[in-house]
This record gives sequence, C-alpha cells and structure tokens, in this order.
Amino acid sequence: MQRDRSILSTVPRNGRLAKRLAVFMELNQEEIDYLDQLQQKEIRLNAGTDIISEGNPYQFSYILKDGWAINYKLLPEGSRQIINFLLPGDFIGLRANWFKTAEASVAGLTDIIVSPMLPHRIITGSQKFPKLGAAIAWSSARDESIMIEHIVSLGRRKAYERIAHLILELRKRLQIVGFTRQRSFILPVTQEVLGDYLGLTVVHVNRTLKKLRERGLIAMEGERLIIKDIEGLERTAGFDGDYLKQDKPSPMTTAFIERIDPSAPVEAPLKKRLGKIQEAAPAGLKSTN
Amino acid sequence: MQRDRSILSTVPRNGRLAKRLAVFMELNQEEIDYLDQLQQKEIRLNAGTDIISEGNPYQFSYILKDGWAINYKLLPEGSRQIINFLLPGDFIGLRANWFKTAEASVAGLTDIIVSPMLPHRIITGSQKFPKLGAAIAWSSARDESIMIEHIVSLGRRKAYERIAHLILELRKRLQIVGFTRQRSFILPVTQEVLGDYLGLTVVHVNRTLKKLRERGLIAMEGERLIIKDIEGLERTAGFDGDYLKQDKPSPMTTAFIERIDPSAPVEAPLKKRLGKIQEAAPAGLKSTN
DNA sequence: CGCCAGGTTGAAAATTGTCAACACGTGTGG
DNA sequence: CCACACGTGTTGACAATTTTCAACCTGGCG
Repeated sequence: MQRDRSILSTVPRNGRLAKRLAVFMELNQEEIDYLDQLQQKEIRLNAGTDIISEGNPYQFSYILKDGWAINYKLLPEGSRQIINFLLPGDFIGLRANWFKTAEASVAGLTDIIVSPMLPHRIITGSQKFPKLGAAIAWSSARDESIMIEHIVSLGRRKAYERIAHLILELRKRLQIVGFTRQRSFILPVTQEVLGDYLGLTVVHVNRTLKKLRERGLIAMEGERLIIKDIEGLERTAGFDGDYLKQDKPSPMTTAFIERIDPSAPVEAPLKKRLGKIQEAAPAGLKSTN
Repeated sequence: MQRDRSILSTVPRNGRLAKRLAVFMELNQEEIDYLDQLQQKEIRLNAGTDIISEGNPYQFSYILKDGWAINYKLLPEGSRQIINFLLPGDFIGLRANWFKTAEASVAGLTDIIVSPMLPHRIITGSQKFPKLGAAIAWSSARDESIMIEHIVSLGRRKAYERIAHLILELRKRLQIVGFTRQRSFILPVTQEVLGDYLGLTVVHVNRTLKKLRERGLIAMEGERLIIKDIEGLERTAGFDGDYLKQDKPSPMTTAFIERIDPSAPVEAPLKKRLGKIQEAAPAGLKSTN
C-alpha cells in the first residue's frame, strides 16, 4: 500500500474542504479558520474498514481529509454497488443529520484520514457563519448532481462511455483538491471497484480499459492514469463538467445567507421578485385559480 | 387523457405534502395550516410540458399537488434517462434554492397541478416552524435514498428485478398519499417511460412485463396495475422498503430543531454527547493525534 | 518458495437491444 | 361516417453487449 498519499496533493489536508467549497463561493479568512478548526481532530482508518455501516445508527458525520472512500450497498446475493466515490475534501455521511439509520455503508478504499464533525459544531457554525450552512447545502446538492450523472451513465451509456465519463469526472473532482498533474492522476482503485461503480463485471471492465488504451485515449503507469486524448474522452463520454462546477449560487441562496445573517439587512432584489409569480407559470399553462 | 385524477386519492390535494412529511415527524395543526397556506396558488400544466428545463435558470420550486411528473435528462444522441418519478405531495426543484441552473428537466407525465413556492416563504416558514425546515431537509434526504436504490437497480439488478422493485417502490410512495387500493394502483405511464427510468428499451420492458404477468406476480387492467403476489415481487426485487420510511428523525435533528426554536432551551442530551468523540472512532482505528 | 490479490484472455452463454411488422383504439379531417 | 394518422402495445428474428467460467500470468509479501 502507498503510505502517504497526502504528498500527492498541492493542497494541505485541512485546506481541501475549503478549496472544494470555494468552487461554490469564496470564503473569507475567518470562515477558512473555522473550517480548519473543525478539522483539528484526525482519525486514521485502514483501507477496507467501514466507517459507516448500512442499517446501523449513525454516529457522526465526517470530513474526508485524505484518501479515497466509497459509499456502497451490498445486495442479498452478495454483489456490491458503489454509489459514489468520496475524495479528499468531501463530507461523509451528512445525512446523519437527518436520518437515524444509515442507508448505505462507507468504507475506505485506501487508508484514510477523517475528521469527525459534531453536530452542534455544524449548527453553531452555520449560525455564526451563514455561508457555511449554505455551502453545506450546496455540497449536498453537488453530490446529488454526481448521482444524477451516475444514473444517466448506468441507464443509458455503454461500458466504454461509462468508463470515459468516470475518468473525466474523477479528474475534475481531483483537480479541485490538487490531486492531478496536467494529464494524469493516481487512481487507487482495482478493476473490481470500477466494475462495482459502473455496474459491470471485472472482466468487462478489463476489456473495456484495454480498448480505451488501444484507441489511444488513456494509458496507465501503475496506479497513475494518463489521459492521452481529453477531447476524445469527452466526445465518447458526452461529458459536460458543468454539473461539478455550479460556480454561482442562485439568488435565493444569496438572499438566504443575507437573511439569516443578523448583520446584513434584507435588500431590494428579493422583494422585487415577489410580485412575479404570475409570469412564472411556464408555457403550457392552463388556468390559474 | 383522464380528467380528474385527483378523485383517485383519499387525501385532498393540499394534504398530500403534509401526509408525506408526517411520515418523518408529526406536524401540529399550526404547521399543517401553514403548509396549506403555502399551497393556495395552483398552476395547471398539460402533460408533457416542462416545468423546469435543463440548463435554464431556475424560477421557483414547486409542490406537486396532483398528477405525476418526471425528472429527466436527455442525452446528445437523443435518448432519455428518467432520474426520478415525482408523485403528488413531492417537492419539485428544491435545488433551486442552491443552484442557479437546473441540472435536469422536470415535466408532467400526466396533466399536473403544482403550487409555486417563493423562497422567502420557505425561509421565513422554516424560521417560524423549525420542524418545517427539518422536514424539507428530510424530504431531500429521502429523495436521495430513492436515487441510491435507483443506482443499485440500474447497476446490479436484471430487468425483471428492476421492474419488480419499481412497482413496489411506487406502491409504497403512493400509499402514503392515498393513491392505492389494497392490491392495486393506477400507473399512468407508457412502457417507454418505464424503459427510460429502468435503463431498458421499450421492447424489453414489454417482454419483461409479460413475464411478470405470466408468472402471476402482477396483472393489468388498463392503467391499473394489480399486484397479485406481493411476497413474490418482494423476493424477486430484494425489496426492503425501509428507505422510504425512515420514520424517526435522528437525535441530531431533534437537537437541531430545538436549538433554533427560541421557545425551547437546549437540554442535556446534546451536551452529553459532546465528550464521546473518542469512542466514536470505528473499529480499524489506527492512531489518533 | 509459495500464496494471494489483481490483471488478462478465450470461449460460450445470457441478457438486452435493434429492426421490422402488425394490432388496437382514439381522434381528426375530409 | 369513413379513412387515415398516430401513439402505444406486442411479437419474431437476429445482433450487440455483457456476463460467466475457467485458465493463466504477474508481482508483492510472509
């Protein structure tokens, strides 16, 4: 096993979450400090150990500071479906805030480092730094976007396209937290894991990767995946990375943040929208009572 | 087209959202009244018209009061993947609160009735009725559970099992809002729509439905789907409806609600958990610094 | 040295898709 | 009122994709 995967990133461990949230909206120093403070405590886990177990009560949510993890479910007959890859800077188990029981398990794919988050810290933090609450909500919404793309992949893309799509998505996500070089990144994952994410068998993943290599789209050097033809990959994947960007909060978010921040008064734009409900009815409108 | 699908439910239009949220936690009369008030305005849309369009800016979020809708994405080559079915009482486009641009489209499968929700109503409502904010968060989390099951279906279940699973899920969801009889419900959906949800072609959906009929698991009378053998369906689907229940909020939720409700003081249980962070480290723990 | 996890490959089988034709009911325009 | 278009369901024959089974290879590690 690789020891300190950490050094592979240009972003320090505690800065990864902030880096990721900054995609959504810039944070000021105070907020960054608070996030840093949230992550003081570190827990190290061996690759393969569950940090959350399906059906069991949640304990905490976590910030994944280093290493890769997966969110997965096991089926009765023994197969596994991976729901999502969790990368450094991602939250783990935010749903713990709303549900008593875990819907799926989370395990490290590599050795990982996490910081547990106490619920009260999140709550008080969100009250003190309204942007933080918004950023957490945004983060959940981004995860949902990723799941939507996953559904599209599984439902409508062929093996070849699915893999291409996954590679591009991982690249984009890793870029944000500083884990990529120009045209390559470490993919610390067996072909079986890929299959369990992509809804394919190992054998078929193997053959499909071979095809991607033969056609000159990618190359591999150990765990390092080298992208040889980005346009080619994007074309075959039908990839449009916007779902990972979402770089501007909606006006509602802005209004929300300002509203719950006692220091900021509610300003005009919000009110202006209130009267526009009639026009909001989309085409195809039949009647309004 | 059926005219007033409404009469098929035992729950009045404005009560469906409340009924659904009540699965999570009971609401008092004041809260129910508030929800009712949120839904005064009605917009009717023809089957097939988009209420939210992928790539376009969001206008509002909505409550779906009557009819069925779908959340879907179109692929470049023209195929469609349905992400989720939206049933009466569901929210539409809650992500509008966080994202500027819609990640997927939403369209009515039948004629539908929706109530637009103004963001400020949600915000002030959540402040006045803390449970409401929690319920909205819960609702999003439930949607995520449904998407997780969808991913599992697409990734690891065969056509035959996928359909069985979908039928059971829809039944359970429709039950809550009063749209089922003992062993049947109206499924206002073409086989093509089923295929687009299940990641299958129409032809294959057709054959698979036939198999389900031949094996005596289901029957159809026009749009009414009759479940002839629930245990059989559950067995073939590996169905466990718990993900739709989640009937108890986590202690964190409770703490959260009480915390932001000015009339309720923070009480002991929350504080008691604060010191337990050490024990929270799951098995497999390596070191703690 | 030998075990074991992971990668690779071939051959055959199973699942699912494609193409094409036809059936049926509904609604519309002539 | 009839003819016809159209959307939807159904079926057969065949093709493509993906799985299954089984074997073999490789490198790391105790």
